[in-house]
Amino acid sequence: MGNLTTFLNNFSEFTPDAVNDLNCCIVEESFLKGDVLVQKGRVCGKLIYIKKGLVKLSFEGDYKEFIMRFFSENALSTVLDSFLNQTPSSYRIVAIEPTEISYITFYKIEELCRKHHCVEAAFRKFIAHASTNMMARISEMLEEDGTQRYHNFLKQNPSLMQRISLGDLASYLGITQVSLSRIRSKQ
Amino acid sequence: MGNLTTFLNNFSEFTPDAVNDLNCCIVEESFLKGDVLVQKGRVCGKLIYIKKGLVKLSFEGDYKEFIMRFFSENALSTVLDSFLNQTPSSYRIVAIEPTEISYITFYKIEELCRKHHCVEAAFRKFIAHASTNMMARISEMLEEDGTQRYHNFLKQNPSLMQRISLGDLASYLGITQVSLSRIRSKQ
DNA sequence: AATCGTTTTTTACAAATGATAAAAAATTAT
DNA sequence: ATAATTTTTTATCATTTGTAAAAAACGATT
Repeated sequence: MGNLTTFLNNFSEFTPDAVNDLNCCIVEESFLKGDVLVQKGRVCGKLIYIKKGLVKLSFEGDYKEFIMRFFSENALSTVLDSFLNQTPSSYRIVAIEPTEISYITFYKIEELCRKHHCVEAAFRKFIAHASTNMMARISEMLEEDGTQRYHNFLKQNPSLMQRISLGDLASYLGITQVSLSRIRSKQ
Repeated sequence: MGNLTTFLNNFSEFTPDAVNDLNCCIVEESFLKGDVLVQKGRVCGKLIYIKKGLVKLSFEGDYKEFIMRFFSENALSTVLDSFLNQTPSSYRIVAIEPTEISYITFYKIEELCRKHHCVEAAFRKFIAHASTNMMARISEMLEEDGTQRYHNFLKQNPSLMQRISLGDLASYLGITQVSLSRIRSKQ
């Protein structure tokens, strides 16, 4: 099982000092399926490393939920805009499996960024990485239809397929459950 | 007509020293309609302030172009992931009107971020702002259909409507030209 | 093993969207 | 001013997608 420090360390080589300081700031927490890690309307003050389990970043539409992204083992999850701006989140993060996380707060990260250049570099790479993901998601939504997006997801996240419900996957893909069931039945 | 420095200054109050240093780094450039500001495959090394004109951030699909976002007067434009990672861009920036810009390079920004805390704060707010925009775009693509997205765009960018061609707007909205023409004719 | 509740799949129908072609309008160049 | 090009509109048809409701499959609990 990985941890937050080694995950960030992959972005930028840490000094032993930085590793130490980081490890001291990390808090562990566990959630049951359905638990809310970050509430809508609250500032997302945490950078969340998923040790075990699966969560969704989502928001409530008029009648149904829409899912921005899933985060599973060994991923860093946060409501990026709320975290960076320290403003109330329009989105929420919900566990869809029993989930174990470790997190560090925005303020601790800021502190360590000021103290250790290597932490700042890693944090910036994380943001850059998240930007790449968001741009890729936008372009995929523009360029590809539901069927293609489904197959992309299948290729890129084969192991998640058995863990995500039809409804949640359809909500992520931006299509209806019925549509997704039709896509699946066509091979 | 605004400029890059005063634009960034809105994000975080600059010291006179920082204003000076920034102004020294700024380069001016002009483009004709159709000119490419940032090429696909090249690293986007510039943070581009649009003084006058209109550009599109786009990419080439198999048969047609898809538009991620428009940037007009008084906007900061860049290929965010390429800029932050300093990796080749999958996207390009093209002028769709005669356009005047001022820009600062990635390296100069980095230098000034190290030197002036206020510049670093402004730059971070810019990134946070861009994140908000990208998340909003993803959620809009999930939640709303072409008709609703058209009306949102109309409300948020009334002045751009006469300046963007039907094809470009359709490409941004993720629908066909014909569909957009139908939407327009329905009131 | 039987039941309840949930999730997934299927079906039928209606509405929206895309593809294509062609005409009309607007813009640009000569 | 005219021709050439581009952009926008209109129409038709095929396909896709959504809605609603029912059926089937799956899991948890008793």
